[in-house]
Amino acid sequence: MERYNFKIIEEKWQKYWEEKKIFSTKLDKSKKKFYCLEMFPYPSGKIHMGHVRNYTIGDVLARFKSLQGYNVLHPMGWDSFGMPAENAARQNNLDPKTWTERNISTMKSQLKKLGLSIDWSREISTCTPEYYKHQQKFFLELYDKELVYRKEQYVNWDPIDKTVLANEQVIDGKGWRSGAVVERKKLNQWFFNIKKFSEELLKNLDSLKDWPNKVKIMQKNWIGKSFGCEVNFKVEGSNEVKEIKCFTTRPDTLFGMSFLALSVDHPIAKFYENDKDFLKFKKNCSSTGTTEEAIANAEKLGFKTNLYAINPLDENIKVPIYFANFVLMDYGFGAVFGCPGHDQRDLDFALKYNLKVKTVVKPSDADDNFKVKDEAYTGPGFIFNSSFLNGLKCPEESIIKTIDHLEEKKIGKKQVNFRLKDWGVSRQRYWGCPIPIIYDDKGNPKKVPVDMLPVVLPQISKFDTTGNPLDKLDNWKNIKIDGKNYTRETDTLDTFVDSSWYFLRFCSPNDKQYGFNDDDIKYWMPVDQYIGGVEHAILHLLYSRFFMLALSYKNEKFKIKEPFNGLFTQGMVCHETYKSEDNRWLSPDEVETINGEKFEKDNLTKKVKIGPSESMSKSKKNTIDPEKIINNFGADAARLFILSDSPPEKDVQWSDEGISSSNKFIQKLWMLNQKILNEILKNHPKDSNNKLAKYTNQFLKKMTDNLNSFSYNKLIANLHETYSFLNHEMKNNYTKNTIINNYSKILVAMMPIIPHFVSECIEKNNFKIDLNWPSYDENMLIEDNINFVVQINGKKRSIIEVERDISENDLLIKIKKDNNLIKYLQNKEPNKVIFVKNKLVNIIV
RNA sequence: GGGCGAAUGGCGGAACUGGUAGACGCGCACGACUCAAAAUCGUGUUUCGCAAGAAGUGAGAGUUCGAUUCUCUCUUCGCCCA
Repeated sequence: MERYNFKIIEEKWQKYWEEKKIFSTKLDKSKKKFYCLEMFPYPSGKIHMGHVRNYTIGDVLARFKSLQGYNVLHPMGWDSFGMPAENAARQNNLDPKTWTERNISTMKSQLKKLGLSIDWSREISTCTPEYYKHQQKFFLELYDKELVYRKEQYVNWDPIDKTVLANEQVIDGKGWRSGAVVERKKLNQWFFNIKKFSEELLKNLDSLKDWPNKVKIMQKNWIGKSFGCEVNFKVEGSNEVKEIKCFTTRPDTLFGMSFLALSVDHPIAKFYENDKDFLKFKKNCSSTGTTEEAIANAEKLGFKTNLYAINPLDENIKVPIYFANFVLMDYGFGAVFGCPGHDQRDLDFALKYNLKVKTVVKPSDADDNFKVKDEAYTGPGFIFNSSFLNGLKCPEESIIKTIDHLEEKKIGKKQVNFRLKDWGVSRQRYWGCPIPIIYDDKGNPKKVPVDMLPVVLPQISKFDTTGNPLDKLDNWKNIKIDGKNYTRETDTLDTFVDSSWYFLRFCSPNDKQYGFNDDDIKYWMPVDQYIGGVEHAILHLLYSRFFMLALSYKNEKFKIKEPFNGLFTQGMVCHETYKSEDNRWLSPDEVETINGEKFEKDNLTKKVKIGPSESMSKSKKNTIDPEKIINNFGADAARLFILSDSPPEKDVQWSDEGISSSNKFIQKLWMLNQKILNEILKNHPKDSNNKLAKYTNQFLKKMTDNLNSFSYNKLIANLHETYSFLNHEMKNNYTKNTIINNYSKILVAMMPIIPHFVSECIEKNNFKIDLNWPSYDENMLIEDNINFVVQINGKKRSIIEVERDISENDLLIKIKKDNNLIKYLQNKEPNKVIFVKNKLVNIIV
């Protein structure tokens, strides 16, 4: 018998799908829509197994929905701006555009080989002017709505490369490429006012029913709503400064206050600008990174001023005011009061500068002698040592009571604070969307006139290692409008802006006037199912949500508040790691297995050390090239394997045995198909039983349920079971009609998973097939006979086959006659019988 | 330090609202075919025990006729935030 030749067959069907435009989508309002979207890739060079997993999961869903009769939108594009292109340009003297386009063409052909049901006619790429010109328009719209502004902000500055670094590019306080000690530098940058929507972004999370809880919690924590109050402190020791405002979530610990700490950027700092020691301290603070983590881990340092703050609850308490390196200007008011007893950071500071530590909260089981020593007490309990607050339950009563008091005395007021900061979108880089802003000779920003859009990124022939190349392109930078001289903004937009609206563009990929067309997005949006890695749980997903709110702000026509109705986050693809005896990483290709032991392929006397299975990464060399897999085993086998074993939301272990067994399974299905065709030819006159129809019905229910619940690993188990059922069951005789009716449904149900194979079978078998998702009959799922579990004293003793809906009495009579059970019941009277209909009986004796 | 989640054979993992623990796959063992091997097919495979049987879902308790599932305490691991 002829073997299944996946190479020829897969290529044949991919060509057929492309030529007949099977997957190109039309706006057809008579049909129910389904927008299935996977996170679009960065064109880094070649696809990796993570992509294979992500896009296979999406493709299974898209094909399933399409069989169910939905009008499916399943597009693909490229998140093609970003640093790697620029780095490649610097290293290889290659234009980022050329590099990116080359990668896109490679990856596109690789994705096509996977047999994905993608509408390639909607392909977009964010680095093309056709895409980013619309983004520049959005930027100006937001500018008009005052959702964009410019301000000075600290950045991580690499003094050697003369460039701004993202937090993840700072390793141990040094630039990842230059190794220079990173400085904090203030730069004028553009911001999106995401903070304005904090409350809405938080509240709307509740409406996202089909998002993983985990992601919602992460976003909630990121937005970080906290209740507290602002407190006004009177200041002594200065003529200019009378009062300082602080934000606190723990006003109830005010009586434990022993100092007040200010950010070095606090307005009061201007009175110390002539103080050399202060300037030195300030400079020292800027050598710490800008991340919250860096600040938290740094040693707590302070600069003592000659000022004192008066405790608003007791005028007799006067505490020193410090500048401190752990207070940031963009949280609250850049000033906090220190209560060492109940905040570890404050305690570290107090112990260092010999400040008083007063305990004002005690645990419920402690007495008034409770005293904080070198560990702050942050738990619940009762307030003491605090005058009129004494005895209040903390934190339930104490915080509210204190705020009420402060409001009454007009020295503070209740306040809600968010951790979420405005989104800084300026990047001092070349390969990104130009910001459509120009500056007049006084440095005032102005919008680029709409008729001059897009601001096209100029071609650059040479990249040197330092700074932003756009900054040095005087021809491009300096322009004249109506006889006046202007200079262009040379920063480009964060690539997260590109990905904050690409799903809108997919609805109208060819609209020349605007980023999207109202009719199109009205039909297609929101995305019904979004699929991608959990690493984007916060930034990308939050920014996209923000972008929808920003577009709908002051715009009656735009009604989409949430872009993604359903979200699914898939796990990573892992592989064992290998090391040589001298601790070099080895790739799976460099390792050979002999009798269960692993050796170096080049030198079979050298043993290989096997490390734990970890997420595939180039640095650990534990990657598997998807293209090789597709060439050796076929796309259907790759799809089958990447879905089997692990649930899609969890990590999956790649293994050679696994992929080759998937390949073998497809061969077995092919043989089975032959066997079934032979049975059809035999033309049996009568069915010998009705098992085939019953099984098919059960199978379809399982497939439908497992597809709906993303239990894709169980789908594969279903296929294996079905194979062995059919393989055995073909020994019984069935009529041609019975076989065709049932088997054709099974084939269609396998289509989303192994589409090439199923298409080939359908063509070859040449019997009429209904290409709609097969329905199943609920009534047929009901069996006449039940395997009834009999427990004695809670232990399973037997399973007896009985007729459906048997009564308790009839069952007990049967049990008493059952040879296997008699010995457990002899001479014993049941105390109690628990009877679960059609399932189980438990007899207590 | 805080939040969230997980822990089931040699391995990846099943088990619907508490009701047959270990589906399915990998691996392994035995058998068939073969001069032989590979491939393929068949059978078996939680542990202890010849067996009857007993134990068993990270550890310990609790609720229940009955707990992988619910509650509490602990251990370990993962992710996110600090």
